[in-house]
Amino acid sequence: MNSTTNNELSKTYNPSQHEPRISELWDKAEAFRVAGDSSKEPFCIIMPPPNANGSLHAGHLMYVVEDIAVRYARMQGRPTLWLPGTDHAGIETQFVYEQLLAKRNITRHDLGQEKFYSEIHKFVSGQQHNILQQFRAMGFSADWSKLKFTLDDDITNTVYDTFKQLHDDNLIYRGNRIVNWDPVTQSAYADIEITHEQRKGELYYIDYGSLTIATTRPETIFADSAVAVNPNDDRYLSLIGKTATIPLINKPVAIIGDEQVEFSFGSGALKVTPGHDKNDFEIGLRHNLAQITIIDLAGRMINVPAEYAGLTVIEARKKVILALEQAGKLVKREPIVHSVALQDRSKAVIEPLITEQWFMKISELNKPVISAIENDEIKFYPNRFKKIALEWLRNEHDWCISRQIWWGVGIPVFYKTSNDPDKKPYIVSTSEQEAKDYYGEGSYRAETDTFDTWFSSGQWPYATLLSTGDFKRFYPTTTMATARDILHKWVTRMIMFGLYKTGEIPFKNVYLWGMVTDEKGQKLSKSKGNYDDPMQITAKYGTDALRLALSIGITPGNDGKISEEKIQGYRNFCNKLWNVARFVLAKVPEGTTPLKAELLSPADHWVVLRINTAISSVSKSIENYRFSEAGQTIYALLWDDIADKYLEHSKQSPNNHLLAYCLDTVLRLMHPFAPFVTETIWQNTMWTNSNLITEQWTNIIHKPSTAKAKEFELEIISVISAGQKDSNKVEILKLQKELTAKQNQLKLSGAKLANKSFMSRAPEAVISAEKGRLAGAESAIMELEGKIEKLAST
RNA sequence: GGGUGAUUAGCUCAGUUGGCUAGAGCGCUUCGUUUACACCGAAGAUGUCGGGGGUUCGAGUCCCUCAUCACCCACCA
Repeated sequence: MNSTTNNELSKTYNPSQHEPRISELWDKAEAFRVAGDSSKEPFCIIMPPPNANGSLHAGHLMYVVEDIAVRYARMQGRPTLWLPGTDHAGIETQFVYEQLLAKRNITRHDLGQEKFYSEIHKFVSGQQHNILQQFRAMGFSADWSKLKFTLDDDITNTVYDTFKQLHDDNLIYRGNRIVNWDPVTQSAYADIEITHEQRKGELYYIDYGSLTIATTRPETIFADSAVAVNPNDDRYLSLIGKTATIPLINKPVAIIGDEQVEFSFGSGALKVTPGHDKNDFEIGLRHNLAQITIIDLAGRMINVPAEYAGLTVIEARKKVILALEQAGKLVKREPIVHSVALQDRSKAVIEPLITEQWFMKISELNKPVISAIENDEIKFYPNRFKKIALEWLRNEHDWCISRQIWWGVGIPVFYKTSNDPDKKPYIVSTSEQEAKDYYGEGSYRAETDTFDTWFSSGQWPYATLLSTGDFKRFYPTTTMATARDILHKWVTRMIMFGLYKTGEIPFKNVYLWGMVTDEKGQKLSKSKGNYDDPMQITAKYGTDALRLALSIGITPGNDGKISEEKIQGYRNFCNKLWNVARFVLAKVPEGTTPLKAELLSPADHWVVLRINTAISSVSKSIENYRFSEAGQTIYALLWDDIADKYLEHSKQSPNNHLLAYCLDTVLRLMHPFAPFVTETIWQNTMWTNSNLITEQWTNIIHKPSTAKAKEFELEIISVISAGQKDSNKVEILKLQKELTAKQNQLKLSGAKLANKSFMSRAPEAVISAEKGRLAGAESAIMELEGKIEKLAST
């Protein structure tokens, strides 16, 4: 492996010169495959599948923390699997592809569902390598040989099975209910796929004869089936049971009493439109009101007076307002800011419509999820998301799982098209033959709806592991690490499906990260112009620099800011490591080995003490998902302790084996964070032929003396001062400064120990630590005074 | 209307269960080009830890309250 000699190490580290070679090296060594000591606890992370059609974006950058955890586990010798996959990303990809079709002047309807599906499938398969290439370039050490796609046959079969099982368990039903309908993509969506935006609008007060109602949606008056007032509202009490009249069509409707109506909003009287409003739908159910539909799936008016038919909602609204005005029925209008529901992806305004959809009963299924989280069977990092997840799980309604999108996993159902009263209205099956056998030729049709993407990706952990044959060994997995904004959409669903299907939680830990933003806290996006392609950044500063910038100074659950300056700083850090390596490798002779290192000088004891402390601290930090803390510890160890102090010192009296040990250890510690530069250096050391990626994590092997280490600490001051051209005076000043500090310490500790309440209340350990500090200060003062005296006399 | 997070040096942020004299990077000041590194080294300055109360021997850390910002949830017609 040592193909290059030390002389070839350039003065600065040039990442793009080495990274491709290192990637190739890992590939050839099949270093990302599962190996390790089978007696050790397996470690597994299922990668959140990126959109197969997408490219690396800000959200994927945080996968770095997964890679750190994975590389650490691998170096611990644990059987380690990071299982990658890609997502068909239903609506998202369909949306992109339809825009491509639009350029060809066709719509998906011109192609038909089957053709459309196969075209996208081909398109996505061709695109997929883009993102995978970028992931590899980031150094993500997932086992790419096991890559899964959400539309792989074995994955979809698992999804079909689950659907059938849920159906058999009476947890799935089909029903006509009001849903979030997007007229643009023409599909229903679940509540959590909807975002709300505050928008300016107008509140219209309309004369309904016996009373005045207030609404923001005057165009829906044709679909009113009642007017509701609060039964405790004195103003309207006497009107309950009487009728009001819808203007323009002069249709009488009942005035009903319902607690849901707010006194203070508008006029206190509400027009009830069960067909086009979620609340009104509920009120309608309570009072058995008619559900009238006047808006079709494309968002156009139907079942209305001729002059409005075929208009869009917005057009109809204008026209209705005008007509009301002319009829003298518009009492007043006032500006209002209210929240408008939008589809996440298309940003289209949601039109609540009554349609027939598939629903999943959630509340029973959520119960074991809630108790698993309550009992900390699944731990959250940071912990606050435990509470948030529980809050959601307890309040969740039934889940609309059917989509009228074509790009997705089809719902395995066949419907009866005959009038045969002996046959069920539908059967759950993936086999057309079964439908034919049951209904008879020509008496059935296949469902065209597809599943909500999250219905299939919610099953991702066990579906993938079953498919790769790793289920037995790696399920439940160790950790799920993903973006905090899909905690609800995805993480809680995976737990729910996991517990339902396998009886076990899918993962033991949940690590959530926030958004990666620019230095101003703005979301990184191409449209905002603050998103430089990460591949450009890495070409300039190195992948390791980007990885370090993403792992240090960013804490779990919170947004993280990155900037060019920050990345540059870590580029410098990588270069520091590079030059430490150059120094060590040039200095130590052939035959030097880290394992032969012995502790000779106080400096040796000191540096090993620092290293030992760092090893245990870094290990502990990583195990507790505190990657930032771990990274900082390594940074300080390499730069402050090893480079600035120990290396400088060793220029006078080198301990070669120990120098090698320092480098060797810091490379191991740093590898999970900066895999490329560390592996590059590793390949150039003369004491090993292995690959760092599959090397063992470092262990504490030396027992340095604390007293000797302290000796060096005092020495540092004089060594450095001796190097300066100013002589005794400077040094005396420094020593005096130190002396003052120690004297202050003496006073402080003395006062503390004289404090009665401190002595009686503070725990033993704290008191003895304080005493130690006092004694330390005392002896230091004597020593310093002696030194100063000595220097002053020369 | 409910909830969560943030508020610490000029800037960007760390600070695990309360316990050394509150830290880092960048920036700034002064000095230095000694063959690992100017993508560098040495020395240095800068903080009533958002305001106000409280608990405690001890609070950046716990409790109450107020303020500002960000995000999330909810059925504001």
